[in-house]
Amino acid sequence: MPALDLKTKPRWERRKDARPHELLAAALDLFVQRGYAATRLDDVAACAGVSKGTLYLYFENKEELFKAVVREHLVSVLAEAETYIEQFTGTSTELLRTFILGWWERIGETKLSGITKLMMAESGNFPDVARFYHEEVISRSNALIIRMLERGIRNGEFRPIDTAHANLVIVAPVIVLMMWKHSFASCGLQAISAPDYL
Amino acid sequence: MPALDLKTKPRWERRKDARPHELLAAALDLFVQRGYAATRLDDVAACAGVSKGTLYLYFENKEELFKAVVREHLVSVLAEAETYIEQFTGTSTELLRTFILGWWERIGETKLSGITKLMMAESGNFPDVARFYHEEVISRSNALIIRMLERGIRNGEFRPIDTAHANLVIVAPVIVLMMWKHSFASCGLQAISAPDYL
DNA sequence: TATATTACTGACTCGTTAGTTAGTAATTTT
DNA sequence: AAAATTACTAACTAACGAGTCAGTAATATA
Repeated sequence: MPALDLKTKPRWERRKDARPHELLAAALDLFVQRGYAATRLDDVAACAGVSKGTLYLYFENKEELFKAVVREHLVSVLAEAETYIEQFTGTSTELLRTFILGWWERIGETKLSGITKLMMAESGNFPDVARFYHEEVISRSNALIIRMLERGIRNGEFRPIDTAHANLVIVAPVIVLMMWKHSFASCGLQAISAPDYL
Repeated sequence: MPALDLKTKPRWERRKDARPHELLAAALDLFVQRGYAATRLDDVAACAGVSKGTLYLYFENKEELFKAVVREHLVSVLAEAETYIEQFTGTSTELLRTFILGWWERIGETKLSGITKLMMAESGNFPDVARFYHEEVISRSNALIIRMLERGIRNGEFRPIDTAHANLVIVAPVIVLMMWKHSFASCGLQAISAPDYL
């Protein structure tokens, strides 16, 4: 015969402000771990300690949840980089180097690189998500790099090369490193020393 | 009032021998195009011009269908390579070069490279398939390369290096090329000249 | 303490797809 | 030409997951 217990915690709490962040953190983990299609929203909710209904209070649908993850974790880093580049006063060579290393530090070697892998793996099946990602992440980071290259060319530091191609050459090894991390590295093979390589 | 028409083709034909190959070809196309999870068996069947029921006459389930695709298209190439290496009489350097170029020609630049990409993308979600692929493809091709390296070391052509590491160094660029093909190349960027690169 | 508000739940619908099977029509055998 | 065989179909079940919503319990307000 259960007495009513006034001291135990309530079955749930109202935490309107904290929920979105907790849901986004859970979503990031699961998207990285399982990919976009294979991530169940029930699991995301459970992982954030709420029910699926609550998830839908804060995010319209799966696609918007994913976009929010990308905005919270990738676009914000890009925005930060934009202001950093704007106010940088050293040489363009130095700028480019710190940019690349900063990229690796904040994205490459964190779980965020899993989002890149996810997009490479599944973009073909989700054209809307792919378009969003291309506009919000890929083309913006390309624009950043090209702007840095142009800066270097303008002040005579770099030769006047084709910036679009040079961009690709710069980006490729970073992407390769990220893919490596999420395929072979997870099979127990030795990791590549990232800073050395870059 | 439809007269019965004795001249039109029958609604379907019995073609016991041809079905498996046609189904495997359809399955390869769709697996490469959409990935493992997103490929529907109804579509595979339709693409091969039969109903899903027929597919199940020839393959036990989705996983066995996929394994059959891998066996038919990848394992067979490996087996061919094994006998080629066995009876090769030239230098080990030459052997290694023709092996790598042959690999690119028969797998890398064909749609078979899509299977590699698929496995990198989805192996985490399908451990049984991953194990099969590792045993039947990855470890066998590793063994092949290591055998070639040992041959070269034995007859003094190569320095006595760590063959497992050397193997990775050899394999990495090929895999990178394949990934490139299935990600950026499909976004309309310029392809890398494969033979040059290798 | 009583009443109003709303963050949250959990059971629901609906669409989708792997896998099954009763039945049908093409072919072979007699 | 009739009977027997079997390759094939199509409609089915079962399970799963995205998205919905009527109801509930935690909190704010009076």
